[in-house]
Amino acid sequence: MAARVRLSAEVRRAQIVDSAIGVIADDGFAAATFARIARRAGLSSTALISYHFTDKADLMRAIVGAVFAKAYDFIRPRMDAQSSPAAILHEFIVASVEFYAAHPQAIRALTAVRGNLRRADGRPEFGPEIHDPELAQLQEFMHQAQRAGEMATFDTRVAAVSLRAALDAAALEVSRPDRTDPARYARELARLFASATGQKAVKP
Amino acid sequence: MAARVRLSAEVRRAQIVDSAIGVIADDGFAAATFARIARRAGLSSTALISYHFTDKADLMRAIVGAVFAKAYDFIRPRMDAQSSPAAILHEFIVASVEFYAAHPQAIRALTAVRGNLRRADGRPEFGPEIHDPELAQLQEFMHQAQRAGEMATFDTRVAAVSLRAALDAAALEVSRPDRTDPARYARELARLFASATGQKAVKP
Amino acid sequence: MAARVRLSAEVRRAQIVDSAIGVIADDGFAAATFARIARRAGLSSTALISYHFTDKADLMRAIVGAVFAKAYDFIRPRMDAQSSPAAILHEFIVASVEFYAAHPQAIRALTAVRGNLRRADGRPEFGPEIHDPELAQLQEFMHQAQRAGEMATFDTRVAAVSLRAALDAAALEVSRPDRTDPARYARELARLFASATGQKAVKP
Amino acid sequence: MAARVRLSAEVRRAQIVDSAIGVIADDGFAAATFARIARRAGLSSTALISYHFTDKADLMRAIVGAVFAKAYDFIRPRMDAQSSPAAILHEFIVASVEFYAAHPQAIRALTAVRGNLRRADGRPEFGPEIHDPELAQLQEFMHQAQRAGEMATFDTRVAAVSLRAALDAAALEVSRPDRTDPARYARELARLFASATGQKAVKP
DNA sequence: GATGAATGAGGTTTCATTCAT
DNA sequence: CATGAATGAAACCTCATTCAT
Repeated sequence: MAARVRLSAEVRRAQIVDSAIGVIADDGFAAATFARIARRAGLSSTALISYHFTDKADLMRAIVGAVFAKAYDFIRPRMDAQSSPAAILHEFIVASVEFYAAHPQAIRALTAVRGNLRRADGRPEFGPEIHDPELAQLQEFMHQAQRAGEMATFDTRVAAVSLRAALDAAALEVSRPDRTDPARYARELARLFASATGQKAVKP
Repeated sequence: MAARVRLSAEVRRAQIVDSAIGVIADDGFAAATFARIARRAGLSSTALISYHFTDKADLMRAIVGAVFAKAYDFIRPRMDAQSSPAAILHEFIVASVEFYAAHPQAIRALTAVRGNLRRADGRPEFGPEIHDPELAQLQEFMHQAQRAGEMATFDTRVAAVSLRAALDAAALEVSRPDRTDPARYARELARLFASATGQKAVKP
Repeated sequence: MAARVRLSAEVRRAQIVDSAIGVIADDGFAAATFARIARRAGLSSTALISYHFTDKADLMRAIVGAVFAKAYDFIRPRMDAQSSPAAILHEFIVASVEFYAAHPQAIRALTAVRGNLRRADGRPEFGPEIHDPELAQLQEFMHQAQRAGEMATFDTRVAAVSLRAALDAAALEVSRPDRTDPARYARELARLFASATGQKAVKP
Repeated sequence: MAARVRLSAEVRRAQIVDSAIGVIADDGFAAATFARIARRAGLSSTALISYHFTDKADLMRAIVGAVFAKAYDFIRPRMDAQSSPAAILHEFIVASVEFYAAHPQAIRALTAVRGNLRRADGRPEFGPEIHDPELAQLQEFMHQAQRAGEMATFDTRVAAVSLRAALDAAALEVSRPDRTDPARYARELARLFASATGQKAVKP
C-alpha cells in the first residue's frame, strides 16, 4: 500500500485537472469517469476528487478554466506586443497555432468539455454564445484595421466566426501524427486570412 | 395503452434514428440513452432498439449515415450543375449553409456523434481522418481552379481544412435563435472564400 | 447461478415489500439498503428493485400502504359488526392489539418508516398530521357515545391521541419475547379506556 | 475566516450535542451526519467531533443522556414536593407535558435516537426494555396509591405503559404549530388518567 | 486542542443488453 | 415482430474515521 501523500489543495486540484485532461484527450469525454481519472493520477480513491471538487461539473469547469488561462497567458502578451490591428490579428493566429501544437491534449480536452458539458436541466453549460466575447474582440480588431485602411470591408462577424473555426481545426490538424509543421501551417493560415481580408501587404 | 404497432424493419429503423437525432440534438450525446430514445419514439421497450440495431454503436453509425446521405443528396446535384471549379466550390458553400439552416437538429447530432463515438478499444470511430476524402475532393477542385487560372496559388490543404471548419461553424451560427439570415451568411462566406483564394471575379 | 425467475410485476413488488419489511423490523430503518433487501429476497441485483419502484421513497411508501391496508382489512369489519359506539371503540382496541400480536414485523416496520421517511427537501413524509383522519374518526365515535349517554364528557382530542398512543405502545409490548398474553393485554387496555371515558358497564 | 477557537472539552461536547439535537429535530435521524452537525455548530472540521466522541454512537448516547438529565432535573423535584402517591403521579404528568412544551427539539431528537440507534451487531441500543426502570417506578407509585385506597385496582403494567405512551404522544401534540395550550392539555390528560385509575377526587 | 487532507466502504441509481413469452 | 422483466456492471457521491501538521 502506498504511503499517504498530503498535498495542498491547490496542487492536488491541479494534479486532478491534469489527469482529467489526459483521460479526456486520450479516451474521450464519456470515458472521463472518476475511477479512470483517479487511477491515472494515482489516487487512492475517487473520494479524493469529490473532496476537492463539489461536483463532476465543477471539475469540468476547472478544466476549461485551466486550459483557457494557460492559452491566454501564452497568446495575450504576444498580441499586446504588436503595434497595428492587422499585426495583432496576425500574431493571434500564429501564436494560437503554436500553442495548439504545444498543448494538443489540453486543446482536445477543452473542445470535448465545451461540446459535451450540460447543466442539470440539460441545457449546455457552454453554448455557442460562449465564443461571443472572444468574437467581439476579434471583430473590434478587424474594425480598427478597416478604419486604418489596413483591411478591406467585409462582414466581421462572418470573418471572426470563420477564423475562430479555422483555428480550432488547425488545432486538430497540427496534432495529427502525420501533422504538417505547425509553423508552416500557421504561416499559411495567416496568409489565407490576410488575403481574405484584403490586406495590402503581408508580413514576409 | 397504445395498441401494438407492427412496422417494417426499415421504417422502424428510420423512426428510431430520427428519435435518436432529436434526443442528441436537444440534450446531448450523453443523454442519448436507449430509454430516452425509446420514450421519444413512443416505443414500449428499449428492447426494440436492441432488436433493430446490433449495438448502440450501430445505431450511432446509422445516424451518421442517414444525415450524411441526406446532405449529400441535397448538395451534390447542385454542385454537379456548375460548369467551372470555382463555381462548384461556390455552390458547395451556399448549398451547405442552406442545408444546415434547414436541418439544424441533424447537423448538431452529426457533430455530436462524430466527436464522441468510440470503438470498444477506446479509439475514435471517426477520427480527423474521416474528413480526408471530402478534403481531398475540395483540394482537387481548388487545384483545377488554380490550373484554370480561376484561383491564385495557396496551400490547398490549409484552405480546405479551414473551409470545412468555417462551414461547420456556419451550421451552428445559422441555427442560433438570433441567427443571421442563412442566405446572407452563405453569400458573405462565399465572398470571403473567393477573396482568400484570390478569385478574380465574384458572382454577384 | 440461479435460473432467471420471471414474476408478474405485482407479485415481485409484493415480494420486495415483504423483504423490506423484514429488514426494517429486524435491523432498523437505516439498515434497509437495497443491497440487504435484495439479498433477503434472493434477488440477483438491486437493479430489480429500481426497476419495480421509481425510488427508494416509493418503496417505503409502498410498505406503509401495504401494512395499512392489511390492518384496515382485519380491523374494520370487526368494528362494523358492532352496534353501539362504545362497542365499536372496544372492538377497535381489541382487534388492533390482536393484529399487532399477529404481525409484529409489519407494525415495527410501519412505525420505523413513518418516523423516518423524509421528502427530498427534508420535510417529513409522514408528519404528525398523518394520524389526524384516524383521530377524527375516533373522536366521532366518542362524540356519538357521549350523546348516547354511553360515555361521560371529556376532551375527545386528548382521549383519541392517548388511545392511539397506548395502542402503538401495546404493539411493542405484545411483541416482546417475554410478552404478556395479547388477549389479556387487550382486555386490560379496553377496561382502562372504558374507565377513563366513564363508561357505565364494561363488557365482561 | 473564523478565528480558531479553543474551548474546554466539556463546553465543546455540549456544543456538539446541542448542534446534533438541532439537526436531528429539524431534519431527522438519517440527516445527522458529522458534516451537518459540524456545519451547524460552526466547526471547521468533522474531525473535531471524532476527537471529542469516540464514536458516532457515543455522540448519540450523549444526546440521550443530556436530554434525559435535563428532563429529570426539571420533573423530579416537582414530584418530590408532593405528599401522596396520586399527587406524585398527577404532578409527573403535568410537569412532563410542561417540559415537552418547553423543549420540543430535545424531545424529538430523543425519540429519534431511541428509535434508531443500533449497536454494531444490529441490535437496538435502546430496546423497549429501556423504559422498564421508569415503568417500574410508575407502577410502584400506582401500587402505593392502590394500597392507600387512592386508586382502584387495575393492571399497573398496562396502565404504566399506556401513560408513558400518552405522554410521548403529548410531546408531539403540544409542539405542533396549531398546538393545544400545553397547560390545558396537561390538565385534560391528568383528569383522564385519574378517571382511568378510579381516583375518588380529582385535584381542582 | 484544532485542522484540512486522505481513505475505503458502501449508498442509490442508470445503463445496455438478454431472455422468455 | 414486440414486449416487459431481469441482469450485472459501473456510474457519482457521501459517509465516518484516520492521520500529519
